[in-house]
Amino acid sequence: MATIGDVAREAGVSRSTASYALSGKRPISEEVRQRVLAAAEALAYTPNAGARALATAQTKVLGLLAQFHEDEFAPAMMQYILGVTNTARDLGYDTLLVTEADGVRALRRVTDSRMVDGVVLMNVAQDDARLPVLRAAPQPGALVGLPGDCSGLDVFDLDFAEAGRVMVDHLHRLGHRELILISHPEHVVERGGAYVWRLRDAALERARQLGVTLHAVYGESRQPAVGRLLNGLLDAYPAATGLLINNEAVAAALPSVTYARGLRVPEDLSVIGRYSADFAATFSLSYSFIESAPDRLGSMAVRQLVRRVESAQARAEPFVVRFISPELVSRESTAPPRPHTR
Amino acid sequence: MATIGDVAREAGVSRSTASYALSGKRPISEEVRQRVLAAAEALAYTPNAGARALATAQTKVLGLLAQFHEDEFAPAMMQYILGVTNTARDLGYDTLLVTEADGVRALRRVTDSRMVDGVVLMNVAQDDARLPVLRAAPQPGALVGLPGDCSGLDVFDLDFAEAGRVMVDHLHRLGHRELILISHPEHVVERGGAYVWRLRDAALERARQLGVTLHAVYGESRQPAVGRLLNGLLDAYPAATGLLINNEAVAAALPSVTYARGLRVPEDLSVIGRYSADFAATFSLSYSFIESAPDRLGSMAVRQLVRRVESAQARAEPFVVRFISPELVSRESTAPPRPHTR
DNA sequence: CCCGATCATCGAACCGGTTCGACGATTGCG
DNA sequence: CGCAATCGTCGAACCGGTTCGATGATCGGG
Repeated sequence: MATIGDVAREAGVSRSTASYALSGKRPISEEVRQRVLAAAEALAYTPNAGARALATAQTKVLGLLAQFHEDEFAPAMMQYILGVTNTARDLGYDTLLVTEADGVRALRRVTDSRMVDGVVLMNVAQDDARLPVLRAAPQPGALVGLPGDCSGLDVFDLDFAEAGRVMVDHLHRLGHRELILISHPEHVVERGGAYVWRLRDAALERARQLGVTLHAVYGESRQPAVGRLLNGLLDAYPAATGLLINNEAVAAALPSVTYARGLRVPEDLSVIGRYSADFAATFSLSYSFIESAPDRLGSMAVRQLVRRVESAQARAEPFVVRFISPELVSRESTAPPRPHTR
Repeated sequence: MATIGDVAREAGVSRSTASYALSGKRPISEEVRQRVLAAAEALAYTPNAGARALATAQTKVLGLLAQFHEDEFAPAMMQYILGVTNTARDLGYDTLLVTEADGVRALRRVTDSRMVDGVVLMNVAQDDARLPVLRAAPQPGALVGLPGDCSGLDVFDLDFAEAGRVMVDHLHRLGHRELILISHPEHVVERGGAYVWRLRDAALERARQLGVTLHAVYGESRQPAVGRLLNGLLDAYPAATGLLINNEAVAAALPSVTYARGLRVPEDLSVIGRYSADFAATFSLSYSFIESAPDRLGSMAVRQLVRRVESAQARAEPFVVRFISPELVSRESTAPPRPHTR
């Protein structure tokens, strides 16, 4: 493999001149520049990433730390990852995907060894053990997901609280007065999944203000428990006319349940979900839903991260916590409730 | 950040001694070794990855090149990726995930710049433009997916041909004499997705031998086209009693179609799919299926790749093409056909 | 008691880039 | 015509590791 020394020799100049000719960081005569470029081309020269990293203290690689929990819905994760890798590449960075179970150790490894210029953390929990490590790291970091303490890091997330309010408002406006909200399983909350209660608490509060009855329950993440749960709820609350779903697995399972019970949406039951458009397409879901925009969140996190990586000035700016506003995508799965109950 | 020079000074030894004490590549007195280890611990020393890569010509990073096509089923991809990243980490490697649309350019970049010690290629097409580049690269490479020309690379894939035969055999043995096989969309074949016709041609051949009528058709990848297709086929071939599905999107959509038509599986229609167990769980599919074992394939590819990376002897071994035998997971979605047609 | 083998450690070179300061050759001006 | 400013190029140092050959100390054997 050709080194810059080979290029320099081929062009008949010193190594430093070759370097300057290629980088343009100092004026080089047009003639010499052309000779160097031709030599580099002829030898198919590509700079050695390790050597460059050593010299410049920049790797042009970002770390992406994702955690995969048994009870989480893997298909949703792919969207986040693609948002990150594609945006990173557009900005000139490659992505080191780390899925190690021990996130703290993994984070330490990639930051301490200077493998990456910055880190994106996914699946951030309320009290995430990785956060203190990331704050202490020399590289900047960005989070997808809202933790309890946002200090020292840029944070990006969907505004789950507002999402909960939008859902309740929408069905209240149509005339519904008794709703069911199905969240993630309880152990997701115990693990620190704050998005569960952020949406839930805001929805309960808004329902209270509006005088709407809201049955908020924890969900399941796997079949056949999901189906049992749905049937149980529809039996238990026969007067409920609307269903709010903050749980991908439940949303995916709902069509077969309504089919089996002979329920029609929205005539017998209004439904609003919270997931991504891509998820809806994959599972052929035709419910109105609040777009959770995973690719956009991943992309935003990377953009901010790269800004901080590349500019000392940006690094000095105050940290941001940016919420994406929930956007309700209408698929006509909601309608005024029928005068009599289901 | 502490360097090995800092550790050496703290321990009162030379840099080389510190290096040997930490690596154990030369005998070092127990007393000095302890001093160096203590110093490294005290300073929280972690070797700089770039410097080490430069010195050793090893990065301890593998490249994972994946391509995401609009018409492909993203959820399935996640399994492959996890198989690769988790196995790589177990073996001491991190994974650079590259999803760039221009796979050839991406591959060139990561290999020429020596960012990675080896490369796993996913979504390999019949005549994949990345293959000549990978063969010419100094790093070893492993493929997930069977191309037309396997020379110079290790290849891992499901035995799709055998899968097709197993499907036909199984239903023939139960007494079925007219079947429908739904493959991927035609443009997947045009793009070089050989697994489509590998399964299809073998199934047709076996059906011919057994005197079974097999209607082999291309599928769709999105709703509502998938639903239309299924209904159209069931109308067009009323005498067909079995359905073979080599297409994730079609498998995921089938339950709602059979529901709507009032068809019962397996009483009215026998079904066999080809997907992963994880996919079945995610989509709550209860059909018998041929396990495509994406995580196992990713894992196998990485193991072989790392063997070649780490041992000159392994590098000299002949290249392998390894097929996973299709395993039929029974979920009781097949039964003898009813005496009269559907 | 001296010599050679063994052992632990050190210094220097190297991996392949980047960057700083210096230097010689032009050029422009008085 | 001589001197200063400008321009282009070069050599050397540096980034932070690893590794080779050399060196001095310790040991055992004759």
